[in-house]
Order: sequence, then C-alpha cells, then structure tokens
Amino acid sequence: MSVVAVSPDTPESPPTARRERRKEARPGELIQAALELFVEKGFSATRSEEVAARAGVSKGTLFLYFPSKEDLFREVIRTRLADHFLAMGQELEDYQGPTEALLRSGLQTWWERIGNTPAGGLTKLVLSESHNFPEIAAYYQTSVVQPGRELLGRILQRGIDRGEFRRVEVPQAVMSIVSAMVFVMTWRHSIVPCTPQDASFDPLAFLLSHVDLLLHGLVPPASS
Amino acid sequence: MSVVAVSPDTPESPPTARRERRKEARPGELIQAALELFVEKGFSATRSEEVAARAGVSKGTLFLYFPSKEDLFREVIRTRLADHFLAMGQELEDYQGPTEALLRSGLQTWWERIGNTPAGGLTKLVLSESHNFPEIAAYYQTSVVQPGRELLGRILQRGIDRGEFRRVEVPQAVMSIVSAMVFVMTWRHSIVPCTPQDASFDPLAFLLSHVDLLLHGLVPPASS
Amino acid sequence: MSVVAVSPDTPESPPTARRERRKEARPGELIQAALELFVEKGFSATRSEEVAARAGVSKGTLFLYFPSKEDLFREVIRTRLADHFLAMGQELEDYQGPTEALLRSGLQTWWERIGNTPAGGLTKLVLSESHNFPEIAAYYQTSVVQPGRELLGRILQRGIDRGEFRRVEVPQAVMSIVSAMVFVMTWRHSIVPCTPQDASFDPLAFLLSHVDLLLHGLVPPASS
Amino acid sequence: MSVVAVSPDTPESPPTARRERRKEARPGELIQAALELFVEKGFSATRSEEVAARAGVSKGTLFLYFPSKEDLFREVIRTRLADHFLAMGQELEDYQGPTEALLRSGLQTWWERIGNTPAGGLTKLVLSESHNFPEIAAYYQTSVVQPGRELLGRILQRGIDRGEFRRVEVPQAVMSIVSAMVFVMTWRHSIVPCTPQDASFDPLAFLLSHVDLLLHGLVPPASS
DNA sequence: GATGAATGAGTGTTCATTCAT
DNA sequence: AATGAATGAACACTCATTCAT
Repeated sequence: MSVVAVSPDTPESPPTARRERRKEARPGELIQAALELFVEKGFSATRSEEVAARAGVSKGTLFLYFPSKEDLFREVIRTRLADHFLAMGQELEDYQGPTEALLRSGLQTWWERIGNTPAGGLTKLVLSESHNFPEIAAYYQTSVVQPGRELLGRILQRGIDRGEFRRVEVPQAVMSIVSAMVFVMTWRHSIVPCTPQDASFDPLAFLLSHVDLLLHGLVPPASS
Repeated sequence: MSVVAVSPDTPESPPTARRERRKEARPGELIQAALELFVEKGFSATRSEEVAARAGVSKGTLFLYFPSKEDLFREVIRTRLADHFLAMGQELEDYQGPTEALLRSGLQTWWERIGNTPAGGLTKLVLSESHNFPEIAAYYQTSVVQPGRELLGRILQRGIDRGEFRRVEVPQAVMSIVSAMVFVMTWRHSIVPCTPQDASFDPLAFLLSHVDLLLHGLVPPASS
Repeated sequence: MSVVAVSPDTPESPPTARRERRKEARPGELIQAALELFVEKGFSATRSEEVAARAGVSKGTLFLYFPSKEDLFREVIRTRLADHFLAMGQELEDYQGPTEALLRSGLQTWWERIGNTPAGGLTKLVLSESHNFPEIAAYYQTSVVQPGRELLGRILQRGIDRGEFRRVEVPQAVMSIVSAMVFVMTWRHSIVPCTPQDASFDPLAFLLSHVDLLLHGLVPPASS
Repeated sequence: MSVVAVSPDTPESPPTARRERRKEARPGELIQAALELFVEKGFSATRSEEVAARAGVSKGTLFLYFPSKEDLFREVIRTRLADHFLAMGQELEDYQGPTEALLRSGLQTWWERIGNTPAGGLTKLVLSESHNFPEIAAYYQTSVVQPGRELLGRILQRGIDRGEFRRVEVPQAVMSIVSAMVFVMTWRHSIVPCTPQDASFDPLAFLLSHVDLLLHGLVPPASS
C-alpha cells in the first residue's frame, strides 16, 4: 500500500502495509517450513502445529491458507519440485567438449545443486508418499523424471552421434544413470540417517565411479 | 483307545487337529497378510485390525502372536527378506561357469524370487518408513543389505580373480548393481502404480541391460 | 483305563481317583492363589491367567469353577476372611490376670497371627475394593469387625468392672484400638511397599506404644 | 461495562473474555471433577472421558491440560491435599493457649477442612491405588504424610516442653494420632457407604474422644 | 473335566481441523 | 486476518470370557 515502505520494520510503515506484506509472504513461508519438516521427519510424523510454529504463525493460520495438511503437501511439491529440478537443462545443451566429460560434469553439477540439497529429500518424500498421493507421484514423473530422462537421452545420443559411444539402447542406458541418481537420493535420506557408522558411502564418488563403470565396463577391452 | 498308541500324533488321536494346526499356521498367515497390506498401503496407513481381518482372525489374535505392530513389521522383514537372501547366497556359491553369466543369472533369480514379489515392496516400505522406525531400517541394513553386498562382492571378486573382469574398486562396483536393484523395486512400487500408462518400463529387461552396460561399457573397446 | 499305568502317583490309585482328588482340591487351590496375588498386586492388577498359573491350571479351568473374576474375589473373601479373624476370640475369654496385660497380650497375639499375615492384606483389599464390591465391605463389617469390636468391648468392660479402668465410653474407646489395628494393616500393605526407606516404622512396637498411651495418657497424673 | 474495572484487562480490551477465562479455570474444574469421580469410583474405574464430561469438556481437552491420567491424579493430590496441609500448618504455629486445646482444635479444623471433604477420600484412594501407582503413594508420603507428622510432632513437643505432657516417644505418639485420622477417612469412604445402617459412627466425636483418651488414659490417675 | 486359542468390548492418548473471540 | 482453545474420530493394545477340541 504505502510507497515509502522500505525496511522490513520501518516505524513509518503502517501496520496495514506490514500485515499486507506478511499476508502475501505467508504461503511461501509455510511451504518452506513444511518442506523442511517433511524432508526431516516425513509427512505423517510432522504435526501441522510444527509447520505453523516454524513459519512463526499459529496452528489456525495454517488452515487459513491451506484447507488441509494434504493440500499443503501437494502445494509443497507443486511449487518446489519443478523449481529445483528444471533449472539445469539449458546450460548443458551448448556444451562443446567430449561427451564423456559432459556426462561426468553434468552428474557432478546435479549432485551439488540438486541431489545434495533439500530437493533431494523431496524425491524420497514423493516416492515414500506415492501410495497416499498418487497424483503427486504422477506429477513428479511428468514434470521431473521425464524432462530429466530426455536431457540424459540427448546427451547419450550426442555421444553415439559423435562416435564416442556404442550404439546402445538409449532409453535403457538413460535409466542406468537415473537409477544411480534416484538411489543416491534415497540412500542419503533413508539409510544414512539410521546407520551413521556406515557414513563411508560417499555419494559423489559413487556417482562418478558408476559413470566410469558404465562408460568403460567391467570386462577388459581385450576380452570383449 | 488303541493299544499301540505310542506317538503323540498317531492318526487315531486327532484331538489337536484343527486348532493345533492353525496355531502353527497363524504366524505365517498373519505375516503374509501384513506383508501384502503394508506393501499396498504403507505401514502406518495399515490398521492392525485390517491385518487380522485379512488373515481371517480378530484383532486380539494378532497380538497373541506379535507383541506389537512394530514387531510384526520386523518379523515380516526377517521371514520374507533376510531368510530368502541367505538361501539365495548359498546357491550361487557353488556355481561353475563364467562370472558374467553368473551375474546375469543371479540378478534374474533375484528378480523372480524377491524383486518381483511382494517382498520387493518391502524394500520400498523400509526406505519409506525409515524416519519413523530407524531401528527397522538399521535391521534391514544389517540383515539384508550387508549380506547382499557381500554376496555381490564375492561374485565380482571371483570375476577379477579369474581374469574375467578389470581390477575395479569392488565395493563401488557392487553399489552400481545394488542401485539398479533398489531403483527397480522403488520404481515398481512408487511410480508404476501411479502412472499405468508408463508401463513400458520392463524391470527385468532393464536389469539385464544394466548389467550388460556395466560389463561392456558405453565406450567402444577400440577407443578406450 | 490301563492297569499298568506307571505314573508318579502310586500305581494303585486309579486315574479317576487322582482326578477326583484334584477336582475337589481345585477351588481351594485357586482361592489360595487368588488370595496371594490379590494381596500382592491388587484385584484389578491381577490377571486371571496369573491366578490360574499359580494354581497350576489353565485359564479355562479357572472359569470352570468360578463364573467370573469378581465371583472368585467374593469367594476368596468369604472363605478366608472369617477363617482367619474368628479364631482368636475364645482363648481370651477365660483369661485371669490384669486387664492391662490382657490387652497388650491380645494385640500382640493378633498381630502375630493375623495382622502380620496375608490376612492383614485381606483387610486392605476389602477396604480398597469396597466401591466395586459393597456387599463384601458389608460382609466384612458384619463378620469381622463387629465380632472384633464386641470382643474388645468385653475386654474393656472387664477392666471397668474390675475397677482397673476409668468409666469411659466403651464403644468409642474400642474404636481407638481398632483404628490402630486397621491403620497398621493398611500402612503395611500400602505405604511400606512404596517407601522402603521408611521401614523404620515398626508395627508391633507402635501397637504396644499405642496401647500404653491409651492406658496412661499423655497428660501426667498429677495435673489431671 | 463498569468504569471502575481495575482488573488486569482494560475494560476496552475484552477480546480474551470468555475463552481466556475458561482457560484459566479449566485445570481447576478438571481437577475438581477428577477428585469427585476418583473418590466416588476409584482411579482406574474412572474413565478419563467421564472426568472431562463432568467438567463439561470433551475428552481431548483433558489431555490439553494434563499429559496423562496419572499426572492428573498427581495434580489432584498436590492441589487438594498437599497445599491445604501447608496452609493449615502455618495457622497452628502461632497458637498461644494450652497444648491440649491446640490438639483438639487442630484435629477439629483438619476434620472440617480436609477429612470431611472430598479431599479426605483422596487418602483412601491413594492407599487403595498404592500398588498400581507406587510413585504416587511415595509422593503422597513425602508431600502430605511427612509434613503432617512433623506438624503433629511439633505440637506434642510443645506440650512436653511446656510441661503439659509426659516425656513420651514423640514419633510413636504422633502415629497414634495419625492412625485415628487415617482410620476415620478410610472408614468413612469404605465402610460407611456400604453399611448405611451403621451410620451411628460419628467421626468427629470419635476423633475428639480418641484425643481425650490419649491425653488422659484409660487407667485412672490414682492407680498409675 | 481340562485346555488354550480366539474373541471383541473397552480405554488412554494423539492430532487434524474448527470456530468463537 | 489471526489466534489457540476445543473437539472428536481414530487407533494400538489389554484382558476377562468363551468354546471347539
């Protein structure tokens, strides 16, 4: 409302302005709080009061913005999933070097920017709650997995086209990479928190070693 | 009645007939019912009364055999996963042919006996519920994953020792296989039920193609 | 049936005889087990299976002899209460010495034979469960308390008649003694088990000191 | 409404009116309801829903104020017994007259304020439930009985110090009084409700007669 | 008569959701 | 719009009692 509203808490900003601003920010703050808690503790283990508390509001306010806890969950996924996962695509398209390096660098970037962030926990969350929220699993499949598979598919096809890779079945090979990505996210958010002693598993090292194996195979060249 | 009645279970003495037989069968029936329902609906979403009902008994009977719902969960894992794994391990130990075929056949057997049965859903279940039941996840890790990794490790080492495989890092390579197994189970029980149109994904074909890729690599021998 | 039965019981005793004997003993054994457990753990905290187990029979058998747990309780009280409490009366009637000594010796005997035995726990039990079993409380009042009060009343009256005691209100004075008896039993079975450090309370010493106080008063003779 | 309202809430700001006032009143209302029901029916025989209903709220509200039924029990004891005892203690400290009268008046006050109120039933309740809730019995012992014994002890010691009483064993003599108090409460809440015909027993008269006997003894001064 | 497997009503407690203020 | 007191449906687990064997 007020044009002079500048600082978050300037005395000049009339209460209406501040409240107005909060009102617009509320859904996002609640979604952020929910995202963190759902990833930390799981959907059903997170009480809606906790979400409200972390967002700094009261229980009642949460239900002012989201008709139910399930709707909140849906909004968390809808607004945060695509955001996080769709960012990467473009920059890999105009890469120039060898495809092998492209693949390694792509995976490393993915791990740093997505896999190893709360967004990685989102995947585990979606997979875990797929029974209760089948539409969300479908949405995840459409808006995250499909684009990801296509992107990887283009990279592999590039390698084949440039004579760097054998003429393998691209969709299957894509899945061999996807499986490692999904696995790493799942592992990190399921097994690692429960068995701290097994922290020896280094996700990034595994991803790179996995790619290396996929590229060069277990069987030595001579015998193949 | 009979003078020759000696053993407690002579055909003539069937006083313990129905009742007794049920008592022995009950735990298995309850575990089977629990397995199905847990995989169908998730652990916490399954009410203990439902498990009892599917096994054809009343709520109270369930707690006659298992002290708590969580113990039932543990028993499901123990009897339907851990034991199967132990059995499979033995068979593969005395295999004679080439390691490549051993690997393929091992994966195929696993898929048929575990991955593609309700037990496969258990893995997804454990991973999903790991936040709520960390001890169960730890138990799964100890009694299912560790043995599985060791078994695969022995197979890969065999290939290396016989000169069939390159001298790769065995633990990492094992995880490359494990990741595909976990992925396939996760996928089948999370994404597939929600996106029937995408049934194009053939798990067994993927597994074999994955192994093929791991064995022979993407990069053609000449160029490596 | 078979004459050559070589059971632990003498060969001459036919199985029917043995079973017959057990059949008659059963109710008593069950009541004894119930008495002990009810006193130890309270009525509702004692599971009927425990009673059966302590009596060496199965759960079902208990209900063969007693239609319900409450009926069992009633039988325990009915058969054990009067037994234990009515024994004393006669021997005190023909006592010759001073009434003061009679009172002391009577209380001491009561404590050793009744107050300090499981029967003492019965009183606490009856008082505790009086809400749920009002008839039992009434029965206790009629068959235990009334006779006890009359007995004590006769003793006090004897003292008055023989000029040993002042002409106090006998019924009130009787209650002053009864209160200590009831208190001691209640205390022993309620407070003592919960506060072992306070074991400094010696019931018999208290009883005798109590009688002494009642006899000679707090106020020194000179000033009264 | 009134301009002279000097309450913490400004007359202009009554938004917290009804709701807030209830929030403060609720614990007391629930404790009162619990006290009545526990005394009427016993602790375990009282369903938590009944307590809530008598306080005019729903089951859930009860657990909003008390984490468990057992905690509610503890609070009932604390607020209705322990605190009253502390209050009584103070008043008697600065009494001036003869100790004999102090003792009588103290007992009379106790009977009117505690013994003859629902709180008196609490003692019987604690003793009855001591097996099931030993910690509550211990708490009762610490926060009610101990202070009570010390208070009585100081009174008796005062009598001895002032030469009004004989040099008896104070702790034992204290118990002689305590026993009558405990007995009267036990009797009133166990036997009396079950045998209305025996209503001839007048607790206060008994207490005073008991004190009189303790003070002046059964044995006439001349003969002692 | 004796057994013990089976039952199911009953209860403490949680938590998403509502609504008076 | 925001609050938080109040609600009540839901659910794991117990145990007295039954009854087929």
